[in-house]
Amino acid sequence: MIMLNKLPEKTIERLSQYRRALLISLNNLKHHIYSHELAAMLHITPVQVRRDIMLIGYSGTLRHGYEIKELINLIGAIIDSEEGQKACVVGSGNLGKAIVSYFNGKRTKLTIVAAFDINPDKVNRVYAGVPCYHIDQMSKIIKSDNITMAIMTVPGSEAARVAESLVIVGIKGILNYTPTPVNVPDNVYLQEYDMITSLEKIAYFVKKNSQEF
Amino acid sequence: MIMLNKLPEKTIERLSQYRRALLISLNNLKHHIYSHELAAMLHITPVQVRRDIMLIGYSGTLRHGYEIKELINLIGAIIDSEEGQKACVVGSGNLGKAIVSYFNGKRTKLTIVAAFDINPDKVNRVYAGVPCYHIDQMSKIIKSDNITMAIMTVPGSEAARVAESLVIVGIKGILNYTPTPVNVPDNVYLQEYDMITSLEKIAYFVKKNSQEF
DNA sequence: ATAACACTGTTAATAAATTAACAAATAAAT
DNA sequence: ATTTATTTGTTAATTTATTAACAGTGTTAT
Ligand SMILES: NC(=O)c1ccc[n+]([C@@H]2O[C@H](COP(=O)([O-])OP(=O)(O)OC[C@H]3O[C@@H](n4cnc5c(N)ncnc54)[C@H](O)[C@@H]3O)[C@@H](O)[C@H]2O)c1
Ligand SMILES: NC(=O)c1ccc[n+]([C@@H]2O[C@H](COP(=O)([O-])OP(=O)(O)OC[C@H]3O[C@@H](n4cnc5c(N)ncnc54)[C@H](O)[C@@H]3O)[C@@H](O)[C@H]2O)c1
Repeated sequence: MIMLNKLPEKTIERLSQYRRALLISLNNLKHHIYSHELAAMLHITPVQVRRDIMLIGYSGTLRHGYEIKELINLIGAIIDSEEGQKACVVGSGNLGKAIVSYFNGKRTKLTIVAAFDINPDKVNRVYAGVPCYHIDQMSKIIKSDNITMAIMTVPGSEAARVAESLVIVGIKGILNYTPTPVNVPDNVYLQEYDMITSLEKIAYFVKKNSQEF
Repeated sequence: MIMLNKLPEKTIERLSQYRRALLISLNNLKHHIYSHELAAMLHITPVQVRRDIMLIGYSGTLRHGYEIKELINLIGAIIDSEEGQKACVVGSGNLGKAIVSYFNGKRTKLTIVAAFDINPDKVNRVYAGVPCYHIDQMSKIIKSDNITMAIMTVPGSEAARVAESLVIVGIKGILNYTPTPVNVPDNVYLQEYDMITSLEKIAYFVKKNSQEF
């Protein structure tokens, strides 16, 4: 393959979004798609799309655009791992359950295979096809099931503790939905997301737009 | 005030995160904070912090860093609106409820004041202090309550329709958690977030890191 | 056949974001 | 007193990301 080793981080992010858009188009029985169509779906420019697609070494056909299935497969070859990767959810509350039920079956190479909680009412139940175990079993199950990623949806007060044990067990990627930032070593990839930041950003631009008229 | 009109978009995002970190520190009874402490909490560099703070025209004191309360207030003056802004949630399912319960009382100037749904079982209930109305009342309530922002948590199949009516009613900012991209006019600020993209990005870097050793 | 059109692919230009570098200031240590 | 440590504020340099420009090429219309 080409030197896909250093794709820009933003391109990686968009590749996932392209695939999502492509899957939607495929569902609508389309076979080909133009850069400007993909661009419109992602609210970006067609040039950006073409440039990204150039970077991953794919070529569309003139006048017909890109072959959707081919492009989906190529994106998969780049962002998925051959063997697939498994994730778990820590904290089976409102958000944890929402995520599990959303994710279920959406992607082939990426699956949520376990949830963990301390509350006895949640433990040993299956929600949206995903079993919830007691947190005490976390280490065992993560190792035996070869889980590489974790989504944190525990209360903020538990975040640090949970992150620490995830690192110890050997988790390599963490998505922290808790409002409490955590620390992990360099070899663990961490992403933190806070809904309030998203909403505050929107609020800022709404205010700003309204002032401009 | 200074020319805060064209703060970089990324800075805006970080201002919200700084405030979150500052509130945590304030809770821990701290009064001052260094750029490197804020940086560590956000996993960025101290220079970045100082630069952002320079951009908003604030000055810390040498050897003591920044006065937490002052900085919180200044950030508020920039990203909040004086009168506050109101948001609603459309789709009172798993995710909608998680969001409402999370948000409740977290910020003073930004509040979720209503939820909407079509399911009669959800309508006319109050969840985490937020009443859920039938979608038919959306237009009326958004106008009467002066709601400016909406968080979309309906099924993907409903996204386009819902976004369209939100725009018609005069909503100025939309946060779309649906996996279906929507289109809005230029004067409406739109942000789309898909958890799968976050997780796929993590998966990519986990794979990449593992290959590097 | 030829012109007009509508695409892609790519290099070059520009803009945005981050980081480096360092002067200035002040507290603490000697 | 003087030196050493820290820490801020700011400009300049660098890196990263986006956009512009345009050549190349099949397709359709004339
Ligand atoms: N980032 C966002 O956008 C966003 C949105 C909503 C909620 N949240 C955050 O996500 C987290 C979960 O929110 P929620 O509404 O689902 O809360 P919740 O209280 O419904 O769920 C938390 C779950 O974690 C479990 N738990 C507590 N301590 C634990 C531990 N040490 N180990 C394992 N499980 C433990 C609880 O039993 C509970 O089931 C909170 O931190 C909340 O602030 C974030
Ligand atoms: N982006 C993410 O990170 C993420 C995570 C989880 C879920 N989701 C998405 O968020 C959405 C909600 O997920 P969920 O798990 O809460 O689903 P859900 O089915 O529990 O909730 C959807 C709610 O919307 C209501 N609804 C349906 N049509 C409506 C309409 N026209 N107007 C108003 N309300 C309507 C339903 O009655 C239901 O209460 C889905 O699109 C899901 O794919 C996104």
